[in-house]
Parts: sequence; C-alpha cells; structure tokens
Amino acid sequence: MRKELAKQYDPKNVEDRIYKYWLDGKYFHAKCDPDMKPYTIVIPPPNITGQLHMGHALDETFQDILIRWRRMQGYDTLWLPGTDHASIATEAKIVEAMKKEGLSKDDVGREGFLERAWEWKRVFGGRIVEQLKKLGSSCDWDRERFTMDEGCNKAVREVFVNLYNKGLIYRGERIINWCPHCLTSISDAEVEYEERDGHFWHIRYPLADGSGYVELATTRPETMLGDTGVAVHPDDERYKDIVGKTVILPLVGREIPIVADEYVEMDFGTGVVKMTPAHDPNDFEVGLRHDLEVINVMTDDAHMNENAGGYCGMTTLECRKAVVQALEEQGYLIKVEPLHHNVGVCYRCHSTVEPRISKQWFVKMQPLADPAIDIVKNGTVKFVPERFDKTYFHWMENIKDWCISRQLWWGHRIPAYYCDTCGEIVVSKDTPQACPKCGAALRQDPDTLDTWFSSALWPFSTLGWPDDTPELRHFYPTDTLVTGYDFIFFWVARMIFSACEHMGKEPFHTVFIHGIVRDELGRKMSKSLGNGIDPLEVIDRYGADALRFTLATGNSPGNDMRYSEKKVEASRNFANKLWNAARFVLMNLGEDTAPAHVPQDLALEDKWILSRLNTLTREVTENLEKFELGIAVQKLYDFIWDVFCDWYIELAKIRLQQGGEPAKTAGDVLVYVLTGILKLLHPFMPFITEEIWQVIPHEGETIMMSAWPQYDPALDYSAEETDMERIMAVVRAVRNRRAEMNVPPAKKAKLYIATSFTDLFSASSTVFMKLAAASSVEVGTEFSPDGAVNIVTHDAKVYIPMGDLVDFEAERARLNKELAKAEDDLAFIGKKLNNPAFVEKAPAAVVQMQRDGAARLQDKIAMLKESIAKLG
RNA sequence: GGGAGCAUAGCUCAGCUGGGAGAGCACUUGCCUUACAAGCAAGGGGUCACAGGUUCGAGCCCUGUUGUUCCCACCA
Repeated sequence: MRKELAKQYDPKNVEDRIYKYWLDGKYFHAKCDPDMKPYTIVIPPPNITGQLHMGHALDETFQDILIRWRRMQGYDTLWLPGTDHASIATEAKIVEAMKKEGLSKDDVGREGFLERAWEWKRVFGGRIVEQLKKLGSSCDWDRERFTMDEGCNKAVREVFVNLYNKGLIYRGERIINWCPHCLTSISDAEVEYEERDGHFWHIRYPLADGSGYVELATTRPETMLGDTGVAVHPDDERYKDIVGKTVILPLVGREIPIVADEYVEMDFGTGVVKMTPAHDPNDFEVGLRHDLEVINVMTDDAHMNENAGGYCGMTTLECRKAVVQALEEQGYLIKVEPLHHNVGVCYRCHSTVEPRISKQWFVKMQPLADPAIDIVKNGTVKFVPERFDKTYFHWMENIKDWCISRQLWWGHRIPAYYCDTCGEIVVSKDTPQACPKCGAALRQDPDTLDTWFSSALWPFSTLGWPDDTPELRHFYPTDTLVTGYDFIFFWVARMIFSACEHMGKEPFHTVFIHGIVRDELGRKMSKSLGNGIDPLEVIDRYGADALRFTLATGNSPGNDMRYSEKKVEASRNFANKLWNAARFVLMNLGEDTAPAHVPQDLALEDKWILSRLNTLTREVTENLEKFELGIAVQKLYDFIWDVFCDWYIELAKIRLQQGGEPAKTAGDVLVYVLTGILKLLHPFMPFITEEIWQVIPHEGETIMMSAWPQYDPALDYSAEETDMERIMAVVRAVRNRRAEMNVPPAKKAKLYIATSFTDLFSASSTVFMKLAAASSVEVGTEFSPDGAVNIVTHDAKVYIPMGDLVDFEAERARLNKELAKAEDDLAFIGKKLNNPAFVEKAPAAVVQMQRDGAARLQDKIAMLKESIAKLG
C-alpha cells in the first residue's frame, strides 16, 4: 500500500518534520570542495534585538530560492547565516531593561553592562535564528556567525589598524550628528529628515559702532549663545559697507565680526546669517574660512553648558523659550513666522539630532570611494535592477568622511590607546602593555565602532579573513547579495569599498535589490502604526510555502509590494491544488511504478505535456538566471494549474480507466511530469514539494539534492503540440456553446466533426466524450445534419444535433457575427501583408506568422460561410 | 534644488530583447463530473494617465505634461 495522503494539505503536519529531516541529513552544509563550483550568499545579518518581520521573510525567501536552485544545479552552495550585534538598538534595549530595575549604565559599570549585553545576545540572538528556520531557510547553520564573535572582532581590528596606518582613519574635531537620546554620535547615513512645524524667529543684532543693526532669522534661537559671527554674501550691495564691522551679540554682549562668504544666499530671508560654528556644519565651514571662534554651548545630553551663561543647565527647548522671551523683553525680537521645515532625526529613536562639534574618529572616504565606483562602472559588480547603480554612484560621488566612533559600550571597542603622560596615541591590533615612548600606562579609547563598520566586512570576515582559510579561497568572492533598497548606503556601499580596499576584489557579483512589503493600504509596516503582519502567524495559519509563494508572486525586482491575506489564501489554495494532483497520481500508480522516466508508446497528449514541460523547464531556468523570480513563479503556477491539472490529468483519466498498457504509460508520464514540476517548484515551495516527492516513486534521499531539470531536445514535440491545440480548440468551443445554451453537463450529445484532419480527430474521439460531453463522435470531411448547433474552429466544423433546443435564427445570427469578426481579423492581417514596407522590413518569422494566421482565418471563413448556407 | 519609481480590468499587480493585452481576487451563469467546493466549466469587464515623436508596427523606445510615491541635498 502506498501512503495515503489527506484530502487537504496541512502544512502543520509537514513543515517542522521536513525541516528536521533536512537538518539531520546535513543537506544545508556546504562541502567546501575545491573541485566543485561554488555559489555563495551571505545573509544580511538580522539584529539580535529583532523579531522576524515581513521584510526578513521577503529577503530570506529570495535568498533561499536562489540557494536551493543552485544547489540542485550541482553547485557547492553556501548560504552563510548570522546575526548583527546592532550596537545602538541593543544598547538602548538593555538600558531600557535596566531602567525598570532602577539601574543606569553608570550603576553597573562597563563590565557589568557588557555582561548583561552578552546575556541578552544569548537569550534573544537565537530567537530570530529559530524564526528563520520556520521559513524553510536552507542556511549552513554550522557556519553561523555573529558580528562580534572572535573572528569578526579580529577582522575589525585588522581593518582599523590598516586604515589608520594608511592615513585613512583619523581622529579629529568636526561637526557630527549627536543624538541626545541615544547619547552618541551617529553618521550622516543614520540621520533621517522629517517635516516638522517650527518657527522662524527674526532678530536684530546691533552694530557695535552704534550705526544701526542687522536683521537675521533663525530656527534655533538657543544656538545664538554660541554665535561667533554674522555672514553676508560678498556681492550683496545692501551689506557692502558693514562687512568688516562687528555686531554686539544680544543677551551675551560678545562682539562678533561680520564676514562675507559665498555660502550665504542673498535671496533667502534678509540675506544675513548668524554663524554658530560649534552647532552647524555649514557655519563650521564658514568659520574655518574666516577664523571664527568655536563656542560649544551644549552638553552631550541636549542641555546648555557653562558657555551658555545664565542658561546653563536648561534643556535646549527650555533655553529656546527663555532666549526668545529675553529677546522680546529686550526689544531684539522683530517677529516670529511659522515655518514648515525639515529636521534631522535619529534613525533609531527619532529624536532631533543636534549637530555639534566633537572629537571623533573618521574614515577618510574619497580614496576608498574611487575604486568602489570603478568596480560598479566596469560591471564587476552589478545591481539588479540596474537603475540602483545611479543611486549608488550619486552617494559614492558625493560622499563625506564617515564618523565611526560611538559613545556606546556595546560594540567593537576602538583599538586606540592613549598615554596620558606623554600624549602618545597607539593604534594596535594587540593590546599594548605600556606606552612605547615613555613606558607609562595606556588608556584605551572608551568608544566603540559604528555597527556598520563590522557589517561592512561581513562577506569576508565570515569566511575567515584576515586568515587565509579554505573557505575564503573557495567561496570568496560571494555571488549574490540580496537586500532591500533601503540598505544600499548603510551596508552595500560600505561592503563594496571595504572589499576593494582589503581584499582587492569585489565582495559579490550581483546585488539583487528588492523593495519593501507594505500593508494592504500601501503603507509601510511599522510599530507605531501597528499595521505590521507577523510572518510567523501567517506561517502558522497558511504554511511557510504559502507565504513564500505569495512573496515571490507578482513581485518584480526593486519594487515594493502590498501584502494581503487574499494573496496568501490564493497561494495556500495553489499548494492544495498541487497536493491533490499528487494524490490523484498516487492513487493511479501500480506498486511497481518506477521513478520518473519517459515510457514508450506515448500518446498525443503525452507528447504535448512533455513538450510543454520541456519548454517550461528552459524558461524557468532562464528566468532564474535573470533574477525574474516573479515571472518564473507565475509560469509554474499557470503550468501546474491550467496545463497539468485542468488538461493533462483530465486527459490521462481516459487511459487510466482503460487499464493495461495505456494506463501504465499514462501513469509513467504522470510521475515524470509531476517529478519535474516538484523539482522546478521546490526552491519556491520547499516543504510541500519534499513531502510529495518522498511518497511518489523517486531516487535519492531528498528532492533538495536532486538534479535540477534540464531542457531535452529529444522531448521537443512541436508538431504534436499544434495537433493537441487543434483538439483542445474544439473541446473549448463545444463547452462554450453548451454553456451559452445552458445545456446541463449530464445531457450528452453526439458530435459530428467535419475536418481535413480526419485521422487526428478520429483518434481523439474519447477526448471529446470525456471533455466535451459527447455521447459519440463521428469524424468526416462533410456532414449535413438537421437541427444541429454549428460550431466552427480554425480546423473543424462541428455539429451538435440538439433537436428542439436549436434556434435557427439565433444560430444564423451567431454565425454571421463570427463571420464578421473573422473577416475583420483577416482584413487587419491583410492590411499588414499588403503593406510592402511590412513584408520587406519585418522579420521573416513574423511575416510568416501573419501569413499562417491569414490562411487559418480563410479556412474558418469558408467553413462559416458553408454553415450559414446550410441553414438556408 | 537634484535624482528615481509608479500610472495597464472594479481591487492587487505581472507583462523578458517592440509583432493584435495577462494573472489572482471580485463579479455573472451552470455544475458536489469519486484528485481537489481551498474545486470544475463557461462568461462579462481595459482609449495600457495625457500629448507629441521614432518605427512597417509602440503598453514597451524618445520628448514633454499631469498625478502619485520614494531617495538624496538642507536656505540660516
């Protein structure tokens, strides 16, 4: 007895069991065999704080599709998994958790804090990994990595020291973005801009010589406490005379110069700008040019410092109110305008960032950017879809130095050591024992590195670099990087320049970019909106295969997609359809049926389906090669549902009911085609395909290690495909007529088929009896039955005697309508064929296709005319 | 201010190098035809945003317009 399959597919009974089977079989494990061709993907490491969301599900699904496909093609595939320590996000969570215990970072100290952080990683780092497994991800879990594990740490120190020694990492005082909530600097890429309502305060600054005042406006009045100058445009006639004079800074009383700088826009506001070099990047630049003083008036946590005089200790907001009030009282405030403007906010906590001067570590970008631009320009690294290379170039070409130091504890500590005695700075991979100059004790820089500093090394640090490992030699460069367009700057760009610099080679050949998954209304899924869909819940209700299929369907590279439960339902239904097709095949097999093979004595429909499957195999493979996953999945859906289930299985029933050799042949073809379908579909729906494959005749332990189907020229039966289409056209036409006339399916009727393809149609009479409700079929070259419904296809005239049901007037009208349509169509084609330019310039195949079409239409028109004539 | 995407059936979206427009869902009609009602058969529904252009031929290529979404820049 073969295993009985349930009437409905239940993923819950299947997925965990199958996944365990794969793990036990070690099928995900890359062999690292130098004789095999490698195919490598490194996972975009999810944050250890994270929970699986739809974005991950989409990303992992694409990667798993590619990996499973290449594995079946015989590549030594490595999908390297891992997680990211996510310094800011994780540190924030731990701080939050400690707060509930009434503890602060200072209370527990650096060591204590890091202990908690590692404990957090131990508990929650594994959570997302387990969630990835629910999707069916075939990662090589034996090679799982973490951005702060020993190897990554070694790579980070190596890179830092290399770049420092080359002068590409430096420490300096620059304007950086300070997040007053996270209490750390953040990079330019980590600043987002939000539209906020604000005010534009117009203030007057009196000239020191008492000859008047200048009017200027600001959105951040509290920063005036740090003003060290006022700027106008050098060409501005209005202010020519006052350049070089000084003004008295209101409230503070400081005398500050008026300078001329081209940075100022004459047409905006009053054309006068206050200069606060310590708190604005542009003012800082202007300050450098004009040697303006830099006065920092804020503390790290968005309070005013001692330089703010009487405002010291206030928050920036409190200070703003107080400053405005004082300006008003003292007559300096001219007016207040409402202003809608962009405000920079922290990408993690959305606090308003305070630009301020600070001593930080930076990566000098220009020398690194140039080779990174070249490697994409010359095609070594390709973006799919191509348009994203523009985004990439624009960013790379306008890049500023990268602030990499963070005032956080959770992360890679900067390998720089200071001697407080002699001022020496030592940057070293290994911890130095004492100052090499004076022998005094050294103090390590307390800061850690930007999370993205370690992620940037991911494609090679995970393969063992800086050591020369077999993995690095075999799997590097990796092949495909799959990620969303929102990570191009944070991650992709940085991996590319890092790889160019440290490996002298591209990190991957292709960057496959996808969009984001939105909710049903097209909104971004977010915690604050509460519109996120939990993929695990979807898997629980519909199965991982259904979710994966949904995410792969109707999705074109780089485009966003909307999630809707209707789509998942459709995918679930599709899985069930396949399941039932498999049940049918299974019910009709003998005990001794051999694994997939093409039998002898093929029937017309066998050759047709084999030929169609052959084409499908070629097309799906081509689509995958071009990353057209959505197109591939659509073709599989159409083939399985329409071609295989709705037509072939129905056709096969005829011979299966006959029994004997014909039944055996049909059974063999069913197994062959089903096996082919399962293999082609396996990368998309791994669980159900494995489950079915295991119960039908097969060779090997698992479908995931079976050979990917290949196009076989011997199975190209294009003539039979055409013949089968002739038969199918008649079946469709008969069904159509019967439905229009409301003839119940149970009421069978005789079919008279007049055709020049008498042999073909005679041989297919059982098909018409099975699929076109024919009680019997008579095939000839001509018939003249009375009281019959007339049907005309391109290849045949069909008469169905329906006696009283036939309305001759209606028949005539319908046939005339069809005739008119056919004549219109012929005229359309005729116009083309009569156009010498078309015949001359269009490709021969296209012209021939039109000629064939015209010939068939002429046949049809002739037959229609005959039928009409017979009606009298 | 610069750049990009999108605009195709009622809805959500495909449409690969140009050769007479497709799917899913929804809708209408008829069917429990023993693989599947999560199903079967049949059907209705589109000026491919608009205006030009290239071409024998344009949903697809070019130019412009409108609407919409996003990214970058940040004029205080």
